Amino acid sequence: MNNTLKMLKKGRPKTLNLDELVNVAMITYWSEGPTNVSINQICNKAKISKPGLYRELGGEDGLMESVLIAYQKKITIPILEIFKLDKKFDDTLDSIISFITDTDNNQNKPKGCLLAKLRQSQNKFGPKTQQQINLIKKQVLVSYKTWVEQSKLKNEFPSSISSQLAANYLDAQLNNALSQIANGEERSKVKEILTLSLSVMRKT
Amino acid sequence: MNNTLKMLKKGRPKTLNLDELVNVAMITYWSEGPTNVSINQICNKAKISKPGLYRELGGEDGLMESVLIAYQKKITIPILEIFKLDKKFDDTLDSIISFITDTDNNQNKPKGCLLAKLRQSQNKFGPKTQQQINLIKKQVLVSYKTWVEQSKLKNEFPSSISSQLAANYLDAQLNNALSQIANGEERSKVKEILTLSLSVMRKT
DNA sequence: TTTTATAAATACCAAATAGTATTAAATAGT
DNA sequence: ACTATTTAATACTATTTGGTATTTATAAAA
Repeated sequence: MNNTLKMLKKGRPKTLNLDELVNVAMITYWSEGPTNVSINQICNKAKISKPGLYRELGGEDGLMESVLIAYQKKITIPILEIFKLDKKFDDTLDSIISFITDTDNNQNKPKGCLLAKLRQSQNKFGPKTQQQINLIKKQVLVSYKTWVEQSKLKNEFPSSISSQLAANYLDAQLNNALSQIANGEERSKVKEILTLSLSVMRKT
Repeated sequence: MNNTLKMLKKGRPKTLNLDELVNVAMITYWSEGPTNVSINQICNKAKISKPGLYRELGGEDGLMESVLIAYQKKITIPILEIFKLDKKFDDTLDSIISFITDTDNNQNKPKGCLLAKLRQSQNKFGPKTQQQINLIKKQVLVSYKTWVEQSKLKNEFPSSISSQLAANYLDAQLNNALSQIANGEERSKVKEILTLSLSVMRKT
């Protein structure tokens, strides 16, 4: 199928693995910080030629967009699943606090959150990248909002806070915690702060 | 005095105005973002030669350190004065919220906070710069802490929160608000979030 | 075998960067 | 007038950047 299709094509066979390239870029942006990595460096790490990258993705903006889409699939969406588990609101809050601030044994994943890092300097990137950031941001906010709304129905969330504000607030606080960790703050300190800030959402 | 001393010196008279150079650098870092400005650009803007900058300050690290010291004198310390005014705790809180999130008519000052921007990418800078950032950070935290402690004595602050945590919390929330504004978030939204987060410190 | 289509890789470009060697200018003392 | 001293400014280095023209390789089709 895929093979036969490829065999039918004329020209020199493609050897560049796009998924692999995007994955290398993701990991590099993630660990080094997206503003500290050049296209040249990524090409070297991925062992491809620069014109190859430009042919496939058009340049830095296209690459970052692809990285964000990959990140969304691999990281963001799975995390948002936490909010669909029908645990009690307060317990889910505890889970997410731990998830963000506890030392993860997953040594293969870089510290912090690529999305948070990208949002810290959103205006530095190309249009496609910025748009993709906004898209994921919106998606995240919607998840937060529906979670809050469901919790209100279950009477587990204070009705005094509007769902939209609650979603914005969650986004700001979680994002801030991730940035603090990425900037080298002590996890215990970050956890204290995050716990205190999210306490305004608890009824007890 | 200063003049006579200068007259006694041999060599070619110095024309480079160090204060002016540092001021140009401060404004440029502030408005463009400290990671988006090169030494070349600053030299052009300040209309000095690059070797002059290297002679006076040793390079980027020394320049940034000087900029931070100037920023501390001109901006940070005056702001910390707000906390020394013996208004009621809640009123001071309102003042600082407004100060950060209200549109300032001071058109001459760039948006956001240079210190917050520097803290966002602290690890990218040289050792002197990083040290100076930490120094100012410490100074700010001490101010917050003593303010909280005084408020506790006046029974205007909940004793359930330790003064150290309160200081860290204030720092995190104010800093986060400043970063959000610098990243282009709506001021009204930021104000809502900041108000909610700081409400945990109010007794009423 | 030759042509044609496609991809890869080398080699290049102009611009910008941090940093420095060198030269030129301007002063005071001799 | 001459020398020593200090600062300024030009001109340079080597490196890196994003981006591309050009060449080379590899396949199917004629």
